[in-house]
Amino acid sequence: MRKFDDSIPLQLLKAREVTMGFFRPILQEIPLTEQQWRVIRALNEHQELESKQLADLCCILSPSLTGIINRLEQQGYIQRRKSAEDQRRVLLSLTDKAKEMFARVSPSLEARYAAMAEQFSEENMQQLHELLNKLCKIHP
Amino acid sequence: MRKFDDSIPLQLLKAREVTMGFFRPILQEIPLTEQQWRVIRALNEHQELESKQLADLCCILSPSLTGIINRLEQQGYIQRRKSAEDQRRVLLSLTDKAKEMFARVSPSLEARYAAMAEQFSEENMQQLHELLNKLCKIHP
DNA sequence: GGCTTTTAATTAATACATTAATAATATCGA
DNA sequence: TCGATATTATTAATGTATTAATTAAAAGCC
Repeated sequence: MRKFDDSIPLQLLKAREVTMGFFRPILQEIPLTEQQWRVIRALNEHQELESKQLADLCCILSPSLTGIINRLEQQGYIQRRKSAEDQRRVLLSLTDKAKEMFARVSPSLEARYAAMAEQFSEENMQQLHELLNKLCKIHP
Repeated sequence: MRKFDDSIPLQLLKAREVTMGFFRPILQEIPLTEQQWRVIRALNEHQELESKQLADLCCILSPSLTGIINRLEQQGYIQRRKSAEDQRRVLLSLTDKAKEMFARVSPSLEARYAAMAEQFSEENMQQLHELLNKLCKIHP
């Protein structure tokens, strides 16, 4: 029988932990959580998004996102507005404060990412990227 | 600049979600959470473990593990005892009820794992396994 | 022995994950 | 047009993640 630490889900969890070790210290200083950064990062690319689109991009379930958005709104990083066409939809975007913060913090994180990629090697990085992409296409 | 969904940590998260999609339905029927199963699986291999060893194996932090163990103890799946040599240490092991449950559920999960491996291909599986192992060796 | 320093486990506080249920709006078909 | 159905976001309830602080026991030092 398969050994405990051969499990792919567990290996993915551990690997993720290792990679986050590169970024966590920087985020803690702001301070922002990992999930909050994911949301801000996504909004920085897409200007304005619906709650559901944002959840999909960030791989966060809607109920969790509601709380995350509330806290980011409290901190003045995000603004909500209701869609005119569909009153159910909430549209989200970054405040200027958030954009400034992003511009200030982003370079440090990119540097850490580069350091990680170098240590792992670009070749492994590319290979892993492709494998994970393939893995995401399977289904029960 | 790098695109949002190119981030390795996010890809690892998504990939993990996909793989867990194979197992979650089975665990829900017992019912057990993902983390509870990880703990039971580790104890099934090692008979008896200290809290800290278990935490390392399962990739769960000690404060989380305390709660998980409490709930598993309530459900009659785990028993605690104090180490005789070192009164600080707690030794954990499965009850007979847990062993029976493990024997009953394990085959279904192994079957799902095999289905996942087949769909992803054994070659990709092996390659991913090795890459993740390498990735876990890097550090900031 | 008494004292400081470690170490193991837990508690506390806040944030997020997960599933089910709800409220509000939108869509569709008779 | 109206009533059933579907969709979006949220709330509720429970479980886990994370960091800091605490408690209890052990190890090291004088």
